This record gives sequence, C-alpha cells and structure tokens, in this order.
Amino acid sequence: MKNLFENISQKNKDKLFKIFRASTVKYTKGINIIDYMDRTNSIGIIESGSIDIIQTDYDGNETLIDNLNSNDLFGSTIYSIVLSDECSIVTKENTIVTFIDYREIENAEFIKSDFYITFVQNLLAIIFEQMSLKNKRIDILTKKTIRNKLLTYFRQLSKEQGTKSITLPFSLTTLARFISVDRSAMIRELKYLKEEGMIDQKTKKIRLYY
Amino acid sequence: MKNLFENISQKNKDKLFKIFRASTVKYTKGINIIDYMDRTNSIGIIESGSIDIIQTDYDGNETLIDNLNSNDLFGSTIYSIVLSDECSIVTKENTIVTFIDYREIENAEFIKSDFYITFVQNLLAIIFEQMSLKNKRIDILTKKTIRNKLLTYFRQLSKEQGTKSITLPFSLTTLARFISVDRSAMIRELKYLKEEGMIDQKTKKIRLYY
DNA sequence: TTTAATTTGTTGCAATTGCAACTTTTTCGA
DNA sequence: TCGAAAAAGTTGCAATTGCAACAAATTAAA
Repeated sequence: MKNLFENISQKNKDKLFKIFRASTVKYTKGINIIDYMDRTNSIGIIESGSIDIIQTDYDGNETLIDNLNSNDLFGSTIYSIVLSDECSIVTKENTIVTFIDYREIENAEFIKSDFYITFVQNLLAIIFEQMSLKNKRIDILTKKTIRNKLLTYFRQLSKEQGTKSITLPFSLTTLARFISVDRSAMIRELKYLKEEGMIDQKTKKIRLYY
Repeated sequence: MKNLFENISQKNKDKLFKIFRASTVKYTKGINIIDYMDRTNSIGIIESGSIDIIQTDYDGNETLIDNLNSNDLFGSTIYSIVLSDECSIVTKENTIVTFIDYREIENAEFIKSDFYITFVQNLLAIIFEQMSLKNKRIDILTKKTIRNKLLTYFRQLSKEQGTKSITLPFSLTTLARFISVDRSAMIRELKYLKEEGMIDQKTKKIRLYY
C-alpha cells in the first residue's frame, strides 16, 4: 500500500500539512472518531493503528462497512452517505490520524510545486487501490449464497497471498460482518465445505482444495 | 457528473490525448468491448452511449457489476480483479469510448502544465464520485433482506432526487440485478410493501410513505 | 399496425438463511 | 497463570429467498 507522503521530504510534508490545514490527532482504543471530526470536508489518513467503520441501521443491525489500517483513507468524500449519523468510526487500538481539508487540493498557491504533484499522484494511487478493494467487496456481496460469498472471498485471498493455504486477516466473527451474513450460518456453511472436502479450516488458517 | 476534460481547451485536450496515447473507438450496440481493449493499463472514458459491466460466474449466474454512461470511467485499474475473464463490458447502444494509458499519468514532460493539473484534478473528482457510488451500492448489498435492500435504495434515490416520488433510472429487471436478488422475489417484496402501505409503485414510478 | 421481444407480475415449493440460545475454546490483560 | 472477555462452534426452527414455470402487459421493431 502506497503511503500518502511517499517520496515527499519531511520539510515538504510540513508544507503540505499547512496547505491542507492538517491536524494530527491521537486516539485511544474504542473511541468513536466521528464525534471529533469535521464531517464535511476532511479526509482522514491513518498514520498508525486501525479503525472499523460500522453502520447501525434502524433495526439495530451492525454492519462492518470497512476495516482500515495504516495509510488507509476515510472521510465523507470517500464514504459519502455512509458517513451519516448511523455510522461510527471506532478505533480498535491506539490510533493516530491526520486530517486534511479536501477543499485545499485545488489550492492554487503551491499547485506547481513538485511535492504538490507528487502528493496528488500518491493520493490518486491510494484511491485507485481503495476502489479496487471496494470492487472486491462488491464482487463478494453480489453472490447470492453464503457458500459463494465465502468461496469468492477465499479465491481473492488466495490470489493475493499467492497460495492455496490462506490466512484470514481477521476473525471469523469479523469475516461474517464483512461479507454481511449471520455468523452462525457462516460457520455452519464452513462446516459443510469441510465435510465436502472443499476446504480445510481451523480458525484463521484455511486450505483450499478447489 | 464532472467531465474528465472540463475546463480544458480542445487544443490542450488534443495534447493530453497524445500524452496518454489516447484512442477513441466507436462501438455499435451489443459489442463486448473487453475483446477489443488492452486489459492491463488503460482507462476507458465513455464519451457517449452506455455500457453494462456484467460478470458471469462458474454456475452461469450473471451479475450486473455496473451500468455506465457518459463520462463514466472503467478499466482494470478501477475494476481490478472484477475485470477478469468472467467479466464482459457490453455496449447497450452505439457508444464512443476513449482509452488512455494510465501509466502516462506520471509522465514528467507535461507535468507542470496547467492543463495537466486540471486534468488530474478532474480525474480525482470523477474517481471520488465513483467511490461514492460504490459505497452506496455496498450500503445496499450489506442489507440482509430484500426489503431492506429496496428501502435503502429508495432512500438513496429519494435523497438524490429530492422528493419522495422517485423514478427508477432503470427497469425492475435491472434493479434486481443491481441489488443482486431474484427478480420475482423482489417483485413479491414490492407487492408486500405496497400492501403494507409503505410505498406506491407502478413500474418505474415509486412514492415513498416512510 | 401487427408481431416479436422484453419486461412485469404471479405462485408453489424447496433450499438457504437468520435468529436465538446455548456450550466450548481461545485470547488477552491484570 | 488465572480469570474474564471474546471468539468459535452447535442446533432447532421459522422466515426469507431463489428457482421454475407460468400468464399478462408493455415496448420496440419490421
């Protein structure tokens, strides 16, 4: 994952922070960041730590919208409606976030400096990557059965990790929220897949036989 | 929706086309573009017309990944794995597409020209918008029942169109593919919603009472 | 304007899923 | 290392959904 400030010196990074009215904030574990941020015009960059973006709808169902780590971006521009009132951004550990004011990307003053161009290109690269992640998620979510959702996700991981012995990046509980199905029904489906010899699975270690 | 060449003169647009090794191609209706494009490094911009991005998985299920119109972008960088072999990009009418070579975005030669910066910022704006669309789709797809998928989608449309009397931008058949549910089950659910007085619906015209 | 094609709408039924209410196992912090 | 909290795993059952196979209505094309 590309860093937003890759190939930018500390000095120029400081300048960029000024241009973008950046502020860096440290949060302890379990904090809902959204209570502390300007919802309309800022992009958050996770410097270290991790957060969950969780949506709670009218019936109280919690959905894991996203799970973000170092260098990931979030903000109303990226999450649009999703960052509405029913949505919370919760730190999973001690987390440092830098907020920049998106409107200043069109700031004319520094627009022709090298570091500005590098910055915008880094941003572009990161956003392309986020886009790709979203497409993968959609690819899973459009599958109609839990089985096909799981198999699609496992195939993605297998491709990324370059092996048929994959390791889940999060707990099964979190996986169920990620693919948006009932946890117990998902584990039942994993059991069937094991019984049919399609996979071996023990907690986060999965071997694919298909 | 912002245009990729907004605020760029025809002369500079021509220059950009050169930098990005752009080519403009006309397709008639029903063509699978993917057969004709370089999958790895190009971004397609729809100049006019419309296309469907359709995925066919191993069991032959067709899913509507996306439905793109004028100024929309597509390409492997944006659709990543989704643009694999099981995926087709089909023109729904006569359609003109411009392909640019994404790698040239980092081209140093013109990097400081005004039109280049305008272009990159336009691209950024378009991608943010696409991102927002994907988030909306995910918001729908993560809902567990057809009813909640429909209600979520209707709420989105209502917000966009600024009224509780919304007009679907596509047929019910296409809607079912968009929210990835069985068409007949979806129409059944619409019937229940009508019976319960939550909505009025006649083909593409829907009035919300919730 | 008539015909063909597409879309809409209906229904029975079997399969899948979510939900609830558990027990067991694992993980992590004091 | 012990205890509590979190995660994993189980199961019965009712609700939701997909599927198939239709008929009716609408739209597009010849």
